[in-house]
Amino acid sequence: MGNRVIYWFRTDLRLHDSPALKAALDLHPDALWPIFTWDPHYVYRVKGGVNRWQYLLDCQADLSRSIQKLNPKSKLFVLREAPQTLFPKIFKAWNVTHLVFEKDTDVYARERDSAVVASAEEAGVQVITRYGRTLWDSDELVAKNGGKPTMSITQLQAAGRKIGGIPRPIPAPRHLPDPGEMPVSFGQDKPGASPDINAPYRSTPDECYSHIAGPAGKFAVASLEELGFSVSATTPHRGGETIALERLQEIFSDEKYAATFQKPKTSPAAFEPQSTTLLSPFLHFGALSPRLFYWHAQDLVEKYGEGASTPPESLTGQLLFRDMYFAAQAAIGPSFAQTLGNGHCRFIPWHLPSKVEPTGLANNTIAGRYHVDSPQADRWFQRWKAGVTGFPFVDALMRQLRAEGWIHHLGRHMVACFLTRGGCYVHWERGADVFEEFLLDHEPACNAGNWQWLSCTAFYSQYYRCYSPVAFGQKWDKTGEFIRRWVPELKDLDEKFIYEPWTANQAVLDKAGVRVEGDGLREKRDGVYPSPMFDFGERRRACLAAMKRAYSIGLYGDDERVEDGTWKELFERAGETEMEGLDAGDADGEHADDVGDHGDGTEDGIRHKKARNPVVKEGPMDKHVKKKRKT
DNA sequence: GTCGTAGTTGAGGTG
DNA sequence: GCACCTCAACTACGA
Repeated sequence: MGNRVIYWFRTDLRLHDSPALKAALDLHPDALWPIFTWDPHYVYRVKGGVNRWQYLLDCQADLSRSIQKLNPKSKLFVLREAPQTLFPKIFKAWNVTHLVFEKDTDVYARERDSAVVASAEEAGVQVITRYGRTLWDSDELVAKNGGKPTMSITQLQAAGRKIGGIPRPIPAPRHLPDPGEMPVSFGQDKPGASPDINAPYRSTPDECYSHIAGPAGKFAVASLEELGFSVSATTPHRGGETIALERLQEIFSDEKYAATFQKPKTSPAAFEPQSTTLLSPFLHFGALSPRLFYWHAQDLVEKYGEGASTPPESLTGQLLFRDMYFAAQAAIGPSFAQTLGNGHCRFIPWHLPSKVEPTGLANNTIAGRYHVDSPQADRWFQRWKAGVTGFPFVDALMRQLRAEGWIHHLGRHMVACFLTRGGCYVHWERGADVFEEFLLDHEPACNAGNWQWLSCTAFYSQYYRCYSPVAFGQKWDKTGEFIRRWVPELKDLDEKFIYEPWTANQAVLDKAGVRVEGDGLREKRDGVYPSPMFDFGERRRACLAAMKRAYSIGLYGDDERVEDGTWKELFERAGETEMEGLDAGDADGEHADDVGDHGDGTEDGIRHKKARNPVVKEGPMDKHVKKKRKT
């Protein structure tokens, strides 16, 4: 009997440059089943709106068409069951000899894959895996970095050099073997749907698991309706390898743009077209191979010669950062996505900390569940999430994020700094939850890593560099075109006031047909834009001082004082007033439902002056012991 | 161990 | 319009 191979597609929804698919074909299979399994973890536990699900289904449908072009008898066969329970049954029923898939170092993926590998061994099925999700194998990078997480781009590059060259892309296969028979003569194990953190998006019960081969019995790609989504996606960005490769060609046809690309010099306010490549969602779903992208960029840079940009700012540099976060996550494990237990993440007593409870998940937290230690901070958080902070540049970005599932990297910096160390002093894990929900390109490692970077809890520490919601936007877009696009209430406002509408006088506002009042959370009214939720200069000073104290105290997430709660005494002794748990009435909350009600006017007594000379008052710091950083 | 310097992407000013 | 400086000051890395 020849080889009968299951190729298990996961986050590698492509045919071009797939080392794992090549390994499967190298077995010269008699039968090859290209399959995708519905994973209840991703359906119920990972936050994701209709935009991201549409993108995933796009990628699957496109891949299925591409497979069919190579062999009309084949396609992407979608099986609606959790892989852990499904595989033992199909190994036997289909008489499988090999299981091949692309390795994945995400926290849940590791857990799932080790269960699948164990069941394969038990069934006598040989498992073959290859790495193609990053430039280098993340575990190998960690090994070459002395077993430690890669916490800087220098470390990543050094570890990469030790491994050696980045593999050249592998061409797409020219033909695929026929699939074998696919009897489903076994029962279906249906997963428990609770907790379903995507429930708010579903208006009808999801039918995802009602039939193992789908409603028509044809193993078809699911529809949004099957997932219970009745609302339509709002994003213009569509998934699939075909579009990804077209986009790649387009980007590299402009040689000057691609060869001289410098990320910090691209504008977060550019739209139609955006200033960056928009390839990140394709990378996330594996519709585009990072190595294919890398070698397009690298070959061009060498050809271009003088004037080409270099890492970390260049296009290849962007891919290096991605590898850095993947390898950091590979080394740190489940606690990489949080502060608690993470020895490389500073402890800062942010507002709205995550609830830690036995959840059955590796890290004992569920995205989105948090303590409301401060009702005011929760209102700020809700206004940030809804794009009604009263700071037009922040609101424009948050509204673009919600509608399109993508914003520019520097825009992410702006809103992340604003929510955490440069405004609200809300926990970065809250912001990461929101990005997980809205971003098409949400990558667990990169999301956690970037939030730690921006909140100055890991990777980056220059907390005194703070983004201004006024000045930062103006640097890129003097006249506020980006704001006018996303905050139509302000579209006719004079450019002198577009970043600070609260400073405009009545005549100016009347002329623009807008009133500045309220908190924006309640019923939307035409021609009304919310008042700013605080005095930014004042908040900036308070946050900076609090960051300084927290740095001086120097706790990390794995400190026993963080776990047992005695950290509080340290901060109280330091005179900290900006911290978790100081407000009375620790009302526990989970959702946006319990938004506050606080008058029509300004929330906290807005003063309309610009902050200058933000002097940080020095506290009595000397008596606090500084903890040595972990090695 | 000490010191100098670099670090993807701040703000605000000057020339 | 752009390059450069200062502000006040973080960590990591290599010599």
